[in-house]
Amino acid sequence: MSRQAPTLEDVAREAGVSRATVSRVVNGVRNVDPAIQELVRQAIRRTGYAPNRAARSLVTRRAEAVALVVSGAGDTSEEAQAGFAARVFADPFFGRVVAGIVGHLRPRSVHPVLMFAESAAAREEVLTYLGQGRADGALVVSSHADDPLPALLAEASLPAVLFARPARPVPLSHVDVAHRDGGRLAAEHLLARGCRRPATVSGPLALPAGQERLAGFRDALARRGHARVPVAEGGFTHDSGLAAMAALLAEHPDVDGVFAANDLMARGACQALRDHGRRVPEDVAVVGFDDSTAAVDRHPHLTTVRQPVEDMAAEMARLLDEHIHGTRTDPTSVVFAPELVVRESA
Amino acid sequence: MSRQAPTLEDVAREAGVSRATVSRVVNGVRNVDPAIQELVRQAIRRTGYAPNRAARSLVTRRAEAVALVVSGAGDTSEEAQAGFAARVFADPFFGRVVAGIVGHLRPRSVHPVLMFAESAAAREEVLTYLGQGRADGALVVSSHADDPLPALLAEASLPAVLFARPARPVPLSHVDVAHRDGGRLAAEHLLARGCRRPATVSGPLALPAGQERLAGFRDALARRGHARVPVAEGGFTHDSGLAAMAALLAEHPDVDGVFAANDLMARGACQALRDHGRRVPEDVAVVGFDDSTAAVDRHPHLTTVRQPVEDMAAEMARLLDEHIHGTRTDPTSVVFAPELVVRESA
DNA sequence: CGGTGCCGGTAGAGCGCTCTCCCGGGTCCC
DNA sequence: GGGACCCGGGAGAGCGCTCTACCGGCACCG
Repeated sequence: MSRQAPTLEDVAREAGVSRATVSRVVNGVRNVDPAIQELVRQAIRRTGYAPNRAARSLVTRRAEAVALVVSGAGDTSEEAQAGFAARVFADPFFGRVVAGIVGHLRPRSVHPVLMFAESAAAREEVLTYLGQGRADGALVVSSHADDPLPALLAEASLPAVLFARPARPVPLSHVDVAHRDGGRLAAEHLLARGCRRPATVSGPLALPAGQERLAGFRDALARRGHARVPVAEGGFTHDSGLAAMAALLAEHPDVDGVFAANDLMARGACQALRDHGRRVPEDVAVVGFDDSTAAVDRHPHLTTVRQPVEDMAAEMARLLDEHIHGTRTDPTSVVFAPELVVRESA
Repeated sequence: MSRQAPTLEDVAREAGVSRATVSRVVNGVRNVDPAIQELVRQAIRRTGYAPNRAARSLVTRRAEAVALVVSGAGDTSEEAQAGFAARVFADPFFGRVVAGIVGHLRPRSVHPVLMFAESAAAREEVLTYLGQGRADGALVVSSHADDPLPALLAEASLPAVLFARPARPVPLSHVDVAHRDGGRLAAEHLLARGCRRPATVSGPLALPAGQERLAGFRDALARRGHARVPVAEGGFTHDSGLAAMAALLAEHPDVDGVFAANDLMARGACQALRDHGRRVPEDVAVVGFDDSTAAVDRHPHLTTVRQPVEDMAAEMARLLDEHIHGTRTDPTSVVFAPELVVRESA
């Protein structure tokens, strides 16, 4: 701002009332005479007054901002950082998370501060940021299993909510989807379609999401007489899905149905199948997981297990709100039900 | 924070010096006796002191934060907002922008606040946010031609830097790529490969980027004897590229080289070509623009005109810094050179 | 040996806001 | 009619920090 911004004092003088009264109408606390209220509003309009947030934060001890932390695992080097950001954003899943969070935050005029925590230094920064009171809490989306950030946050007793249950238990609230049910849904759909030789490209087994989607798939299949199911572990990326599918095909050329633990890998699997001369879904049916934009951005559109990501993200924001305002104190987990979306691939 | 955070006062008492001295060592101004300096540092460590940013901002009149505004055009309804966020993030291009910005901001421990400005109300919010001093300036990425936000920002004389030259001139700094040169690069490559019947899927002609990429392509071709080049206008999306390519093919079935004004449309074009029984690059060569992740996320990997997006984004952040600190006052435009990246598609 | 810097520190004002405390005046009820 | 009680408003104390004065002491110089 070039010229000095008007202060409460200026508005008060303009309206001929005290600073306190102006503050009251701005914040809508206590009863103020409607006539005076109107007077003040006009003065605000004339002066173009906007409350200084730093001053307000100083006394309310609240920033009205939350950190949206995208967290990695290791001690990525400084140079790799740019790549990290790009990679995260490349995941179509992340856009839905942001959409859900913003959807909840915006009506409360809270805005997310974007932070990356892929190295020890970056994690320290997040902690400091919150410690300084620049944000009231953190919404954390981890991309790896052994992310140390949640534990650090909990230890510092900073308000935080996680997307997905962490691999090691941490006393923090989180939202998640019922992965087992998702795996089961995929299994049942494949079977219902008449698949005789199902297999799966699992997620990283270090991640609860990886383990449980697999477990749900396996259990449902076992219950229907398929004791041993071929599994190839992937890393939730397109290429890992491609490689895993190729490996599966090498060992079990007669597979006729595949459950990939996310859409990106499902896409990779489709490509591997095509490369090996299999048609999807005629020869091999493919079911994905997530219902990300990757599911419908090319053909065949994926049959997939939908995570209600936007709803989950909004719930994260809601939980964080409660933790910040002290309405809720102990860690809570909210689990959403997955849903099968049938399209072309299975 | 549960318990009261330590203040400067506390540290001063602990170290046995005055508040001002502690402030000096924290901010590194003026000479402080090394012995005392060490004393203070220890006190800081013992107390776990972290300067309260609200208090600091109050006196320095600086937020040490910038708004990263993703701006749309129209008056999108509230419900469409979530879709807007998801759509923006789905564009692989955006991840690179964020990476570049964060790369510059982070070493200065400035963090971007994510804001969407796709409706009049949302634009108002951005203005208020900056007016309240919650952010020192704005980095604006517009997705549409007639985005009103830049003009509003300029009018309020708020520090802001744009990605890409706005359709209507606005007294704001911006970074851009030399679109014409990019179009020329594509034309020359196609010709060098032996294409005889080049065509193009242009971007929206309401956008400078759309116009100029087309102009560069056309001019270079004209100079080499191709007076009339078939053009189909697209909307920078996958589907619009597909449709435009189909239209092109219907009118000119003998095309043997296509320049698509971005990678997403190039991908769409590839699909249209495949649908019509053409092989890429054997029958038709395809050149994209951007070098986004879309260029290499499936085969054939796209030959494309690379925008140095990360560098451009970092430059935006640098320019904004200068505007905020008053080092630079008048609007500046920094134009980057595009570069041809040859891969499989042409 | 008294002035003149400068160096290293303290004192204290004030950034713009919220919020508690206080106070005058009207209402209500006994 | 007088005391209890609200209700609408003002005064003023801070929130934690920065930063401008200011000040004692010491080296240096004429």
